[in-house]
Amino acid sequence: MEWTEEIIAQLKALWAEGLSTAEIGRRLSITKNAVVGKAHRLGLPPRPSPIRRNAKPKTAEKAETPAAATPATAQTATPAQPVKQAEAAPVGETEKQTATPPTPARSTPPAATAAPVAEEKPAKKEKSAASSKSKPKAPLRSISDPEPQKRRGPSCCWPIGDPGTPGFHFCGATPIPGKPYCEEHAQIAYVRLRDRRDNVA
DNA sequence: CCCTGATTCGC
DNA sequence: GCGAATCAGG
Repeated sequence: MEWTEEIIAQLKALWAEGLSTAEIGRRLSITKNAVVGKAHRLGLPPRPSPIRRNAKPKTAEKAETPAAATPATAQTATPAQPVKQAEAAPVGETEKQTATPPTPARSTPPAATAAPVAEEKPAKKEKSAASSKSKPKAPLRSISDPEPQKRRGPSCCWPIGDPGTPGFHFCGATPIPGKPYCEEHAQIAYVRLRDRRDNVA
């Protein structure tokens, strides 16, 4: 693997975006292990992972010097989760387990595929707006949003380049109806987990 | 079962 | 440095 600046930039970008390692791997056409490994080496902030590896199964297990534990130093715990989206990061990546391929005796042919794309599973509870409620219907629109509801052409939001840099942009191609990505990118975005596994093919 | 990310260790 | 293998928690 040739970790060029560009690739690394993408990795960082996607990582920071909150995509899962597998997702990033898919985009970069590498395995998630590579992603995780590189990310770790780069010192990227660890994604919210449920596991806390402690045990040393195999080798290692050296005699740990029971030296001072030094409990002091109360470090500040993580304030909060900056991003909670986690797996739901990309637009409708939910399609993973969907599309049960064969399903014998099921008259439901292809429908299952790519149906509930941008489906919202977690109910978003947005109660009162944080920014004052004293704005029932501000007549603003001549400043920030002169022409709402116009140039609303859907476009593929596949990230290209590193967000934050001048070259970054989205695919922009016409997406498949019901999907956030164009046909080309949808194909790689929506891969059956079983199929992809760790195989990039 | 599937998913997820983290660490280890041979290369 | 790289990443597959392995581990481990949901």
